[in-house]
Amino acid sequence: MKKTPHLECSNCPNIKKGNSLFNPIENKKLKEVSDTKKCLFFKKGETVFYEGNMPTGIYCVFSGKIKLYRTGSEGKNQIIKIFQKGDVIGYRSILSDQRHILSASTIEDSFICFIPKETLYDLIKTNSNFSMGIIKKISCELGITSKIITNMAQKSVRERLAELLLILKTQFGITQDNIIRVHLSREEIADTIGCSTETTIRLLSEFKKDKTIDLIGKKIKIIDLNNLFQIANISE
Amino acid sequence: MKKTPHLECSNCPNIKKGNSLFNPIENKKLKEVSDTKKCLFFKKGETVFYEGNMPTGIYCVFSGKIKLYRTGSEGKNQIIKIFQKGDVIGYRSILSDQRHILSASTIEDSFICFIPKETLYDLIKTNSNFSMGIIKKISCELGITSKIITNMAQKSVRERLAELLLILKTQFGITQDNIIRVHLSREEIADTIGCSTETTIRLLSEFKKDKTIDLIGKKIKIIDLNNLFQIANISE
DNA sequence: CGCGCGATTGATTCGGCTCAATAACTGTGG
DNA sequence: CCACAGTTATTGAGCCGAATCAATCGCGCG
Repeated sequence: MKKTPHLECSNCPNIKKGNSLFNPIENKKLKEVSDTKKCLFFKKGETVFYEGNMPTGIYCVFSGKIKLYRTGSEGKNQIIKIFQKGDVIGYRSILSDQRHILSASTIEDSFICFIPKETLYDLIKTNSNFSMGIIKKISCELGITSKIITNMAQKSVRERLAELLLILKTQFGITQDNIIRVHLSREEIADTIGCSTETTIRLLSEFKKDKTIDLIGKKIKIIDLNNLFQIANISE
Repeated sequence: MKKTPHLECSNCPNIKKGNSLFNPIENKKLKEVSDTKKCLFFKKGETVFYEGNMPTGIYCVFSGKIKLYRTGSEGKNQIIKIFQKGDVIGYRSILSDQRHILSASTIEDSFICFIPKETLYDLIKTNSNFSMGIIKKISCELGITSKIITNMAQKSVRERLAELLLILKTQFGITQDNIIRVHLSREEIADTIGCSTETTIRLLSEFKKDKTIDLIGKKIKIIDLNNLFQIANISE
């Protein structure tokens, strides 16, 4: 991790996008926020914050990808969520006034802005649209985690893997030739769906043999989307 | 479900307790809230709201116990949380502006007050302590669910069962003779830790044989708390 | 060009599920 | 207050999904 040249929030393309938490903040205020933040660069594999530490602020992803995970008692990681440009990380711990329950590490080289918690509190107090946005964001997250719990408890690894591929497609998009725009290691996939690396490999090979997907190194190409939906066996 | 005589919020012992979401609301406002609510009685086993329905308000538990759960594709339920007196249910869906993702059913006869969503919005807008309380509450919940996901993915059923008994002890307390103050069916226990009813029964019998717990019908008596901690193998 | 980690494949084991049969309990109506 | 019906709990047998352990492969990097 090292400091990098300043990125001005009021010019940030990620914030303009509309689905950013910072979207309701007017430009003048955004400049103030910008003055309090630090711009950082993390190489692939570096850790942004550790489980157990006290949070001091939130992280806003300018570019790159970051995994949020929890290390179990046997040293195995459980990935809870993967973030990309425009996403904000670490607000949960601040807002609940607790230590970090999860760690965050980059899975790609990433530029990330650190915004101190005082700035966050200020925004919440002075901008009710912003605080409603936060409430809505956390509420949605909570809904998602409830679904994950059910999936973990009731679905087979096969189903969970198929569903993960669909989720990754939605979250990160695909190239013209249907390659999912995020490259996870087999272990990271295993850590996300909660199984062993070997099982992940075996199932991916199976999907490939069935011509549902194709594997080009870490790249995953979706060939038969319908089949993937079938396998995933999604309820709603 | 049927209507019951009105319970005045400003006299509610659950709110006075201090850890209620409604604690920051001053008495005058509380009387207003009280005027907008409906007091309801649900017999054991009745459903308070269904997954997929649009939420119209929140539910505040006066007495009784309610399970919040999600029905998987095979018809098996996953219990996410159990509520008791003083707890508020259903705010997540309202705040995220989504349909209910989970259903709620009583596991005991329960008196529950229904507060329309307009009242909730009004409280959030006019009382920043209340809205900060909500943010904190949801953030804590989100932390808890992250832990549950990790447990589901990494721990054995045996460990999860032991941990559940410890959680129930903390949440509902125990009598003088160490009986946990909540009586779940074997199926409900299974639905909480995510396993089959038979496995739950087998493990409970094992714990009983080992003199870790005793079983008196649905009542569970904790004999060897330390052993339970050992089995649960809790990380932190 | 060789080293080392991530990926792959095979063999074996085992936790937990399903199916099935029986026992104990709960509530309900006569 | 008791008998019956319908749950809920218990126990056993057998099976299977997924983990573990072990060995090899191969790509990416210095």
